[in-house]
Amino acid sequence: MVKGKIAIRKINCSKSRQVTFFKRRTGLMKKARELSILCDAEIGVIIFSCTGKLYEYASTSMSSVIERYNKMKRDNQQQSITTEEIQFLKKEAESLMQQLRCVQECNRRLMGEELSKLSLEDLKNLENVLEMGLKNVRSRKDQSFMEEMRELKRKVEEVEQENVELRKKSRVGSRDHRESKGEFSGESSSSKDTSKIGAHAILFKDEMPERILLQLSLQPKSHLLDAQKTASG
Amino acid sequence: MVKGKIAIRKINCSKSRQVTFFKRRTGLMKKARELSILCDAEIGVIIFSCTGKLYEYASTSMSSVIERYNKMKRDNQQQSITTEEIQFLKKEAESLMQQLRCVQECNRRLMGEELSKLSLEDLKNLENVLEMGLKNVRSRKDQSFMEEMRELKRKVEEVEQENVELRKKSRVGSRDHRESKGEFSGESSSSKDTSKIGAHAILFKDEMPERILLQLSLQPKSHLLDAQKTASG
DNA sequence: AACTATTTATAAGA
DNA sequence: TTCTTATAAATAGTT
Repeated sequence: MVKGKIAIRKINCSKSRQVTFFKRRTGLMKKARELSILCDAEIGVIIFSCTGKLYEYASTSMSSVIERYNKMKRDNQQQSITTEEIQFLKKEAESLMQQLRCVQECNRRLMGEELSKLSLEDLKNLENVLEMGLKNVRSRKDQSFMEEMRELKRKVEEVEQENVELRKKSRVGSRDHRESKGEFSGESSSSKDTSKIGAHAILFKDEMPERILLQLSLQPKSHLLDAQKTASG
Repeated sequence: MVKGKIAIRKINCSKSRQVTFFKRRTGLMKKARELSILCDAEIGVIIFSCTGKLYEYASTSMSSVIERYNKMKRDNQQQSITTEEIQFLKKEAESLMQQLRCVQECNRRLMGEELSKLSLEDLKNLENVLEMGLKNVRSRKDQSFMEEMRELKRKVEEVEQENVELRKKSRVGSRDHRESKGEFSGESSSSKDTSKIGAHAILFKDEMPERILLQLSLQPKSHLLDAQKTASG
């Protein structure tokens, strides 16, 4: 092969590869710069040498180029997220945490805890709120109780009526049938859902895990990965 | 200028700029490819034309190049975030939101709202919690009240003592001095701060509806402390 | 897109 | 790395 022409394949000689890398890299960067100027294009070039060293050129800034690239790619296929969105997510999480702490504090006060910082006026207002709440709860409880009573009475009547029918049909004269009244204790209409709702309704004052909330600071990458795995698995 | 040489500045003629863009872009990509092969380098080239169209070359894959680039940059300076971390943030935010909703539901129930879904059993438990809470609040209120009373009494004694001293010094015999006891109604230690603090600590029953408002309630802990200090001092 | 006169890039050697 | 030089490659202007 004549001087000045080479085949495009990996150069084996480490020394001349290094030299070629320098020359062509310089040339590539120059061409990129020229193109960006001549044609008003935004260009980014990233080069990792075979030894791992980084060389880069960007007509504007690399982060701008990459961001624009990601944005465009994501428009085509759902993928990749920009820095702004991350910041937004972080702020959102922080705000949520703040709100959570806040509501929790309120909850605790409503349960008669952590009252030491409240003034006399605050305590009076809190007392009022609790009295109102308690009134509502009792009212609702009575209502609920009455409903259940009504339901039970209806059932009793129903069963008694049934008994009457049975007695008529079998023509058996029994004097003990009144006992069935007190005996009744079957499933009430509400006893089924209590198990489900009770868990929510009661006020997990100890259930609220501080440690989960703290993870938000997100510094150690390995922690994040672990948490993710355990969370999803 | 002779044929074949141009100045490196933006080409004004749109037509020839377009042609040049095509030629040089092709050339740049070719050079990049050759360099990556000859010198075993990982290379990524991103080009946005002035019309916004994207052209790219990557010896491996662009995402690989960008990820490697970000990684290297981040090692140098704390920056940039990977996809995994974003997913984590999203999950975390979702979880927090869930928790917040849950705690808010509790809060409302503690204030005697949204009781319709609760069973009789739930209502009984809630009533107990509220009774306990109310008991604590009243207890604390009484205690707070007593403290304020004690403080007031102390002040009264102090002022009376002062009066005695003054009377001794001025050697004036007055028979009306007992009135000063009943007359006393100057600034009490609490009248000043309650107006200020009450706004924070009270439980936004109507303000509750959505999360944002909650931030108001508990932030100024320092205010509470400061107010108390200045009031008592 | 194809051609061509020139400039530019670069392989090899120092 | 940097310079030199011979040669290959790229490309501006034209067809």
